[in-house]
Amino acid sequence: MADDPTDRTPRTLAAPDASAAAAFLGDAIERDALATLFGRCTVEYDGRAASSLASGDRHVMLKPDGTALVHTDEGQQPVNWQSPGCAHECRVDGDDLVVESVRSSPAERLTVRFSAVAFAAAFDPTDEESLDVVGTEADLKRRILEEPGLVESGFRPLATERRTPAGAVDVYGEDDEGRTVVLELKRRRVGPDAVGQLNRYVEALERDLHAGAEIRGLLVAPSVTERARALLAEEGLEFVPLSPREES
Amino acid sequence: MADDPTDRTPRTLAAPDASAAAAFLGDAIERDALATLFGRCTVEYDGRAASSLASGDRHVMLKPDGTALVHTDEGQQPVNWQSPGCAHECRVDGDDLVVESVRSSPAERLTVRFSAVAFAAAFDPTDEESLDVVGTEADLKRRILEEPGLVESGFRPLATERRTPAGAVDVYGEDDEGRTVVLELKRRRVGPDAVGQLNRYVEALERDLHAGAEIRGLLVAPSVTERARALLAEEGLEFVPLSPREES
DNA sequence: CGCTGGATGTCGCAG
DNA sequence: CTGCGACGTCCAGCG
Repeated sequence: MADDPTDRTPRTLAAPDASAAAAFLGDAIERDALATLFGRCTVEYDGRAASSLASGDRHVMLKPDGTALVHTDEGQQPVNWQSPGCAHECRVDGDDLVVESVRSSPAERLTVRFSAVAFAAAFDPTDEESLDVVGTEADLKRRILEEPGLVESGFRPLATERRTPAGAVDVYGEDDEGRTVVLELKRRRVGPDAVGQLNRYVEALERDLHAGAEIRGLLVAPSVTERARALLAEEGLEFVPLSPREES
Repeated sequence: MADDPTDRTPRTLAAPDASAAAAFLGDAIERDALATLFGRCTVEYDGRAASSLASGDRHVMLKPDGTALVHTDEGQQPVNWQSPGCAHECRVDGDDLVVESVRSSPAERLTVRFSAVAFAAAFDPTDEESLDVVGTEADLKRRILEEPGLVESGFRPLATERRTPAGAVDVYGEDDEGRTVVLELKRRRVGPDAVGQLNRYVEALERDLHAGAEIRGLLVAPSVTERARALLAEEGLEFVPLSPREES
């Protein structure tokens, strides 16, 4: 049964010593399983930045794609981690289990040293399903292309992702008087950054098209902060309230 | 032993049916434990956006601070999640175990429905150590304040986080000819966004100080993208190569 | 690979 | 609470 490659029962180990934990984890890594460890450990990271975490109880997850995640009992984000593409290794050092996830380019190393492993588990997940999300910026774009009048009466979209020297414009079109219109779309309430982005596109197009061309810049989002609204006014840009989902 | 509040042994359960899993998980939530589940499940989310994930094997973590994380065998990010502050609940529905994490403001609901739980575990982590990171933007600022000549010979910092109508300037000072200098610091290679940010500060100060005041805007970062370099030149801003860590 | 911009970004801090 | 910007952001898409 243990040799059956299709065995999908999780393997577990309670309170192992370092060498038992290393054997278990080495096998899990070898088998491309999703491995988890819980116990008392220190964590060191060196790479794009550097960090050090003194001893405490944490949950460690090693994924077969090379991801490593170290979680405490608080926070949505891992306290330390390693990105996909790393190589996981483990070894015994004295009474400790040492788990390392290493990559080059950029050179990064995550070292977890367990003084005690309370529990270890390994799974073989099979998951081919993909996530289907609604309410994204892509949905907002779809809404606008299907019903351009939501932006303003007479608006006609001509292109999406139109290239400018400053980057790609979300939606490019004309108003009912034939003036060029540039839309910058955001799925949620926007701050000053989006105004800067829109302004860069408008200015790039003003330079790109023949001189004197009047170009309207419209920020399309559910709402806008006060600072962003002031910036819009300063730059002669406009705001159109519109949500990616219908209810708003 | 099970009643000992100082008991730090993880509690575990292999291949429970729905009601056993619900009892186990309900107890773990009640006890403010860090709970993990592995098994076959569907996931629904509705809140800021909405998403749906068909049946597959995933690892679910529920933290006592209200965080929920759903991980597949790939990727550093959870495929679905819920932020700290949620209330976790679980119940039996037919043969399924249903786990929900709910919050209001914003109204969000994550629903995980297990058709089979392969394994459940609950831990009582106590983690009082705090992480200490090196190589951040704060380190870059510290370097500059300790050794202003790194920016340019004769630079004198006068204030940090100086307020402007466009937001707070990272470092504010004077050059060796008495001209006002604004620094925008970035810990790593920068793109066009940072140039827009720096430009907003410079323009705000030009309006704020007496007319005709010449203000220099310096972007301080390890390096800069080509587009950003072009934008800098356009806006009459400057680039100073400097890294938050000494080796560069 | 590097650049660019989105994200249910998350997180921390100030008002 | 909102606003704002940093982040070892992560991530997909494109050249």
